[in-house]
Amino acid sequence: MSSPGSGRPEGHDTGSLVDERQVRALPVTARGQRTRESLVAAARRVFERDGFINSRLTDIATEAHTSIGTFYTYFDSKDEVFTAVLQVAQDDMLHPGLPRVEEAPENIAGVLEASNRAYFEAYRRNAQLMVLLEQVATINPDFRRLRVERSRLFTDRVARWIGSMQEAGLADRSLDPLMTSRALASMVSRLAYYSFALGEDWDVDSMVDTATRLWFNALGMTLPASSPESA
Amino acid sequence: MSSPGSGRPEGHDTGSLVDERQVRALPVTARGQRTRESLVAAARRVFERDGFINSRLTDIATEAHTSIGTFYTYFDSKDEVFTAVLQVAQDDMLHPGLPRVEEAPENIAGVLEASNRAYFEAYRRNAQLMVLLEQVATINPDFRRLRVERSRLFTDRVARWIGSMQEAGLADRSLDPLMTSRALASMVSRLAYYSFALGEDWDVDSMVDTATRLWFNALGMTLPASSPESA
Amino acid sequence: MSSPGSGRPEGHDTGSLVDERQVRALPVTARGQRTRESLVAAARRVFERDGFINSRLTDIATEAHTSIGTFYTYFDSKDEVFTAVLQVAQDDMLHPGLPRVEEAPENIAGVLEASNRAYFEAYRRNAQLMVLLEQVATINPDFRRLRVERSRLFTDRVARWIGSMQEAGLADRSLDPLMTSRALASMVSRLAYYSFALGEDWDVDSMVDTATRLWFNALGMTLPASSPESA
Amino acid sequence: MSSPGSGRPEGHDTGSLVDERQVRALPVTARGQRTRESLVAAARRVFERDGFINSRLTDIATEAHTSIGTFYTYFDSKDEVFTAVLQVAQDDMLHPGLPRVEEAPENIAGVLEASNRAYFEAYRRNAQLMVLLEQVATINPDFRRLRVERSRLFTDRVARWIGSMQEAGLADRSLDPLMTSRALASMVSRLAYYSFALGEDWDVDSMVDTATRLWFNALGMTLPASSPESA
DNA sequence: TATGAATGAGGTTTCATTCAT
DNA sequence: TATGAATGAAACCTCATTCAT
Repeated sequence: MSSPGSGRPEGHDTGSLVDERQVRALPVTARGQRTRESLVAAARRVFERDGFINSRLTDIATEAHTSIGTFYTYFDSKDEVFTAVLQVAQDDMLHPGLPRVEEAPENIAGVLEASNRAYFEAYRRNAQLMVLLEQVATINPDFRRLRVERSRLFTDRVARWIGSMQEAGLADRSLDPLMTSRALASMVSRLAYYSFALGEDWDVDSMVDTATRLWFNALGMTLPASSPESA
Repeated sequence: MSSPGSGRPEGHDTGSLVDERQVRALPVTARGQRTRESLVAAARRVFERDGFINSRLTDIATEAHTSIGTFYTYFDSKDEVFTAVLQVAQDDMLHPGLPRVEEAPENIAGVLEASNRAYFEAYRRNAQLMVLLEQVATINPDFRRLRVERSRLFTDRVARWIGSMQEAGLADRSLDPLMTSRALASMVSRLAYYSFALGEDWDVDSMVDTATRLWFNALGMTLPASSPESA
Repeated sequence: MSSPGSGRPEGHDTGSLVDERQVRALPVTARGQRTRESLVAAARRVFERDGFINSRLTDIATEAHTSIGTFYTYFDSKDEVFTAVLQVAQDDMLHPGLPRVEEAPENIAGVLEASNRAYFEAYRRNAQLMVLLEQVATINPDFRRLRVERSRLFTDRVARWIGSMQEAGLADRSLDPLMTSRALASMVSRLAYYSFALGEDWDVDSMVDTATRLWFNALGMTLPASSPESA
Repeated sequence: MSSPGSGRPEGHDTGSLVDERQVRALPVTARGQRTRESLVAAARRVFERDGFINSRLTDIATEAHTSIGTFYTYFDSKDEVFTAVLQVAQDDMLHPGLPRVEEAPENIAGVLEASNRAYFEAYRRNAQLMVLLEQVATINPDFRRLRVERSRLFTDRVARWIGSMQEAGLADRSLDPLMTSRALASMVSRLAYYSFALGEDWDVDSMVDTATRLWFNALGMTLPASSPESA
């Protein structure tokens, strides 16, 4: 049995994860690698500053202290650098190698909370990128598809976990595991979007606490007595 | 005390509601009004077909069987027609004059369910527009702000309702009403977005049922015995 | 023999005077005349505010509280209203029905001074219009021609006056009367342009005094002793 | 002490001189410099042919055998090329490194005459440009300001010279030096404008002679016996 | 690999003028 | 006479992409 916590950081509805396949061969020389890296870093800065739509390739080249010609040595298009930017960020979104738990019931609360916290923190670090991804997904069907697929992978896994909790008599059996999984994942990711991406900037402890309680209540579990807190 | 049901259809996190202020004086003649209306309708079709970004004003004018000059007689920019399009859609999103309940506890489930259903149905009818709004909100700070404000209005109202339920001993008192309100609203709107806007096209009955159960469970209420259902 | 004073107010190099021929028949009804007048007045205000180039016919119509359709009832084009505006201003530029003198030598200084003062004052009242005329003359050959012709009429007259002064032994005979006339007229009109039209806003008394002395000195006349003054 | 002759060609009321600051970085490659130069030359031809207002950027690009995109590589706007055109012309207007005189009184006439002649000749060569400048100054406040400032620099210098001539007892002490300076500068520049820019095309010798005599007479100096002049 | 000049399709915007009412 | 909606030619401007060096 896997906890939801184990999976969430790998995607959690965000679709921020990118296809592993390299868009093109990486440069061979060390110099080339450096140039490519500085282009990706510059692209991220420019995207976050101006948005994907309003960004210009020349700005990216300038920001990377290279020429536009050099840009085309490494990337074929804006979409391609954007993919590269996401690939880098992906490492951070995944980074917290979270506990794959087979947890005793009384520990689940703690694991869920840790997982939610890790997710919110990662989201916070990459909030501007998430806005970008949101933007690009509304424009480009490829990115939209990517995101839906990632989301499905995650919710399927959570659904299986919910199913097994139900079987074990630990969760409300009247719930549809898949739809419930989608709903709860939506809840957390959207909360993060409003707080970090749209700048609502709510108290993270309160977000973590509320999210964790709601998962528990919603699934028909019970949380040990705790101190209420608010934003 | 207002129930969530009474408020949700008026906004529910969508931010689809537009400022009431007219963007500019409406045309005086009947002919002018007809032209303006056909431009708004054409704009909606073009936006939904091509997206806001990829749409061209000339296409809108052509679709409305007018000249581009006529477009500028009524609107100053793409943003302005888009606002007009939202204003029209808003009527539909608000339309279901839902029961303002002071409900007996045993009826709350029914009211919540009706409210959720109405919301999902309205969302379905305007799904493409919601994608558009999502897109525009990532590009234009004004629309982003509009949306955040609308969302706040709605979640504040729900928070007050949750608070009063807690006081009446009908809801889990350990929950932060405001954060809980945000989380639950996020859940429903995001579910609708994935299903209708991103084309996941899930079973609406299942969505309504799951959403309603989760609100109940999450808030620590109890639902009368019911038949399980799935997607 | 005519004094320069007598002619200057009729034009003095400005070319502000417009062809007397009506551009089209004036409206017959009293109502029509009123509408036309308010259009001309509105046009002047708009031209002075926005310049000829940057003005829009719709603004003129709006300013006159009529419609653009009505504008075309009275005028065929922007040029045509502009002509009408000049015709009205012309009355003011001419207005000071100055003394046609056959002056005793000792009075010429006074007449010249009065004439210069009248010219500067009229120019001041119509300064914004003079900027406009300058602008239009650089764009439209018709207005340019008009202005050159007017200028010639004036300088010819002054040249004849200079010639007769030379014959009478009252002016430097080594001067070419025509070129001198052009030079002196240029001097006064340009001085006015800088002060009033370009906003240098010099002291008018000083301008009058200097202009009068320079005409006198330049023509080889002598002025009775006077108190020096400055800006 | 500088003579008016020494300064006039540097400005003389024309305001044709442009700010030295480069409008933007010049192109780095030789090819780029060539392209920029041909654009400036083409712009001048088009401006002189069609006027500033009626000129089109596409015409300038075509005339320079480049694309409109290339135009925007070097200039941001019509105003900016116009500035560049003026900068080039400025070299010609300034070019005659005129005698900086500390002249014996009997030589002043000759210096003044040479100065006037140089000014008229330069004006003649750039006459069409002066029309343009006149036009642009009536439209664009920046150019208007530039021109007023240039004019002030020049007239201030002349005023100081007049003042020192008065102190030396060589000029009419009843004249206000500054206003006199403005008047005389106006006279010469306007004469040139009518003759060369508006196409009156008067005899240059006569213009030079008249201008020189009038300066002399006006300032209360005396000219040695002279040869009769022509029309 | 790196450079940056050159390109031009494609969009937006303006406004004098027409014309049906 | 008065109205104001409709028109569309004509200009402006952007920027991803190509390519010679």
